[in-house]
Amino acid sequence: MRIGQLASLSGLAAHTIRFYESKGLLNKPKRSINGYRIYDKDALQSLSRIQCAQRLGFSLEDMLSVMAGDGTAQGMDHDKMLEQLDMRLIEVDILLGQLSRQKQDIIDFKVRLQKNWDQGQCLQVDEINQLN
Amino acid sequence: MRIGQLASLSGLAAHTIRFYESKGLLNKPKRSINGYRIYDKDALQSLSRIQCAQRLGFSLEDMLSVMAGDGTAQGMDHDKMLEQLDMRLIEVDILLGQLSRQKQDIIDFKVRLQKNWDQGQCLQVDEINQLN
DNA sequence: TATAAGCTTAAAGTTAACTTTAAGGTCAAT
DNA sequence: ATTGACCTTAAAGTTAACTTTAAGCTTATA
Repeated sequence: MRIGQLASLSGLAAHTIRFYESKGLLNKPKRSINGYRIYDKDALQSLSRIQCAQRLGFSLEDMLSVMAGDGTAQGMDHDKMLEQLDMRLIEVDILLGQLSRQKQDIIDFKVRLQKNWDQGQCLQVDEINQLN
Repeated sequence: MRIGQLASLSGLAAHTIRFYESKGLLNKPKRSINGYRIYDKDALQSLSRIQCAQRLGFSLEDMLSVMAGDGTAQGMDHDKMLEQLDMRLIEVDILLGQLSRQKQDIIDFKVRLQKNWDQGQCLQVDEINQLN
C-alpha cells in the first residue's frame, strides 16, 4: 500500500509518517517505479508501536534509544525498555506530585482572591524590604 | 537599581527580565543617563507576581490577558483572574487524570514485558488483518 | 592603563513534534 | 484533454519561554 492508505489505517497524517522516516523511527520503505513509498503490514505495526509508546509518555528520542537502529522497532532491548519504563514511572510520579501541589495552590489562591486580600500576596514582604 | 541587581534579587537572569519587558509583561523602566535600565521595588513585585503565576501553571500569555495593559500587573481584572483560575483548575484535573491513567498503563506494560509476551501487544490484531 | 564586570541592542538559536508551503510528477476518470 | 486526488522533495514555519551570539559601550578595580 501507499502512504495514503497507511496514513488512514494508522490515523496519522502522511507527512507525519514521512517525518518519522526522516527521524529514523520508521524503516525506509520500498519504492514503486514512479518513486511512491510502498508499505506492508510491518510498517503499520511499527507505527502502532510508536503510538503506544507515545501514549505511555515517551518521546520520539526515547524510542530511538531502545530501537535496534534498524528503524523497525522490532529488535528492542528488553533491559533498556524496562529501564525506560521505570524512569518514566518516576517522572510520572514527580509530575503527579507537582500537579497536586499546584492544584492546592490554585485553590488557596482563589480563596485569598475571593477574600479580597492585597494583591501583593505572592511576594514575601522581607524580600521587598531588602531594597532601598 | 540596575538590571543585574534586579536579576539577583528576583532569581531571574537579566536577559529574561529584558525578555519579559519585550513581551509587555513588565513596565519599561526609566533609564540612567548612559541608557542603563533603572528599577525600583515595584519592578521586583511585578516579577514576583509573574513567578507566582507561573508556579500556578499560567503561561506568559495568560498573564498578559489579565493585566491592565500597563505592564505593571497591578490593575488586574478580578473576574478575569477567577475565570483563569477556574480554567486552570479544570486543566490540572484533566492532566491529573491523564497522568494517573498513563501510570497504570506503564505498570501494566511492565508486567506484560516481564512475562515476555509478544512485543506486538500494542496493536489490535484485527487492525493488522485488515491488510492484504 | 588595562582588564574585567556589567550594560546596551537586534537577531538568531534552542527543543519537540510536527505542519505548512512551494513546486512539481503520476494516475484514474470524465 | 483536463480535472482532481495522490504522490515526491526540501525548506521554512509553528509554539513557548527563553538562551545565545555578536558587537559594542561604561564603569570599577588593580
